[in-house]
Amino acid sequence: MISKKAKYAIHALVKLAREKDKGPILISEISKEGNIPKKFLEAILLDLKRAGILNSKKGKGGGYYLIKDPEEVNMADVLRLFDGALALLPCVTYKYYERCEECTDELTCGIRRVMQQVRDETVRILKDATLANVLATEGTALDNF
Amino acid sequence: MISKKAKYAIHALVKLAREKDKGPILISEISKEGNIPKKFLEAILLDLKRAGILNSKKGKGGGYYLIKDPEEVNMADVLRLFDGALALLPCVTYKYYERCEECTDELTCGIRRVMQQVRDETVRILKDATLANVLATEGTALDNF
DNA sequence: TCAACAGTCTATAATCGATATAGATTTTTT
DNA sequence: AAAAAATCTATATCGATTATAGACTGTTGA
Repeated sequence: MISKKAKYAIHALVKLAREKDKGPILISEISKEGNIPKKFLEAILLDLKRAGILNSKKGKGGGYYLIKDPEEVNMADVLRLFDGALALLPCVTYKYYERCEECTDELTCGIRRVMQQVRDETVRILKDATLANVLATEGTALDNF
Repeated sequence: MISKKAKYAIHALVKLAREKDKGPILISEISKEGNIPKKFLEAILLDLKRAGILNSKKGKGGGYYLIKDPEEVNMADVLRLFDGALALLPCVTYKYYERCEECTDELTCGIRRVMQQVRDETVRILKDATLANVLATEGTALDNF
């Protein structure tokens, strides 16, 4: 499960991408619309600003807005920003690598191999899921149920 | 990331499957070999016993042993047993379903669709990763690095 | 039948991170 | 100057994860 922080971040990003033309959007608007605690959301949006995805404007007519192209922002990066590694085990991550105490030989570990596969598929799908892609599929019904 | 509990459980199961012929194996042996806190491991093995995967024998010559066929025990079931849902969002789980507060229409939600895909792939890979399969690939070097 | 062995049960502790809230401050606009 | 809105600092809460201790039960073999 991803954290609420990450979930709120994704929700906010999708909204900001969807309403890209409307100019800056208020924290309070995003907060109300998504039932997201305002103060909590503030911190999240600041993180996204520091990450270079959003920018903000103070004072009247201010708010947050997307500065990256919706095709350049993908779910993998956003999840990594808030929740750290995407992998199920530390031994199959790049940035958060940690050796398993239980493991005798990592290169031939059967468990690691499975987790490696899961990670690869997960990253592939999430990298492909850009804000642009998410918006594009929005509103159309699912093929398989 | 999966919990240590789940990681320890998988490690113990793989060991028990690997040494299936040797008869009951001591908690203390699994604990030492894997640097797993003994008391913590006890609880884990009990859970696996309650789940019908292992059985145990008390007294001298006792210990834990696999009672399910190694082909019948897969990583998806084990992870679900200890960590709950495999999905990244509550709205794409079966047993732990919960509606997202932020979501207006779940059926057409673009975020949900992506998470659905990740879940499907993850479940597919983990279901396929039985103890038998994990053991079979063990010891052979990886193709891609 | 007793002693050693090894798993089982109950209870509790220590941490730690995720989630959330409050209030003062800074910047911008009108 | 006043209002609007984001930013900063700090604190609180809560629950789950991880771990430990000790008493108890059942089994084996001498």
